[in-house]
Amino acid sequence: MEMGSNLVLDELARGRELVTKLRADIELTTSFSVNARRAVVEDLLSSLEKCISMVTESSPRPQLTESPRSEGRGRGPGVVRKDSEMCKKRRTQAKWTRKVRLGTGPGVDGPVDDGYKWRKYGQKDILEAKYPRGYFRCSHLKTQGCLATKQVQRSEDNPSAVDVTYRGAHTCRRESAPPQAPDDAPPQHQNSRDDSLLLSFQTGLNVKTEGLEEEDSSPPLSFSFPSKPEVPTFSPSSTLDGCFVGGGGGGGWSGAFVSPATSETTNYYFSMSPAPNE
DNA sequence: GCAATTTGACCTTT
DNA sequence: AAAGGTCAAATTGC
Repeated sequence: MEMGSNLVLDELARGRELVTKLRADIELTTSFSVNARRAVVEDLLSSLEKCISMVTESSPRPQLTESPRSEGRGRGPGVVRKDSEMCKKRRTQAKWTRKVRLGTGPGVDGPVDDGYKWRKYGQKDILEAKYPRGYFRCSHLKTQGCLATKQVQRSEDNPSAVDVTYRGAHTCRRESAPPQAPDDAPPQHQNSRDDSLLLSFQTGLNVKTEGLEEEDSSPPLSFSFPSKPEVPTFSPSSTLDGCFVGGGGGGGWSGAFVSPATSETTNYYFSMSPAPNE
């Protein structure tokens, strides 16, 4: 963590600047358009991702390209492979758990497409949970090497709610643009008060850092920004979608986004363990 | 016929 | 050792 520390600091400073910008916008309530806010958020996220990449570039995850594993695995005879260098440390990855509550109305069965394309690669029955957990990965893993993954699990209490846990950063370009081009939202609302209620679902985000190093000493920087989920596109697939970017490796920093919105509160907490520096 | 999902085995982490 | 996560053949849908 010495070589690119200057660059990291530079990126962090940039991120801070963006956050300041965003805060100013929130104070003034309606100074920026939704568009501009999104742009700032995107910039901020990419900046943070850059930092994460810089910090973790020394320990990339060797995998997900062309694993030279011994051909047959799922069905073939027991070919055991002790490749401990592969998924050595999953613990150093940040995790976001987002509770997506689907509305109770009819027709809200559709997925919440956030602009990323996901491919399901597994499903597992979880002990405590009543419903199985689905494992998804960005469809651009092969084409763009995007390492983002997520897992979706239905809440046992609320059949209409699902927990979506994101892992890894999206390095792909958003391309599954809905036909209405949500990035250019029409200036329809004058009160930025409850525009999120137009959507028939509520999103609450709730991430806790697992006890990676049991050392969350420094209070994370906190700021707020409007909870503005993307315009849901009622695509016909049965996949539940949602997406936020995440970081890859041992960063050693943590943060929190706290949004005291009116009707729903969206809290973002993320953290990373310090680089083990093995 | 191709691409995405399903599903059970294999592997990692706790 | 058990639970969780991933891989890939088989299956299904487009």
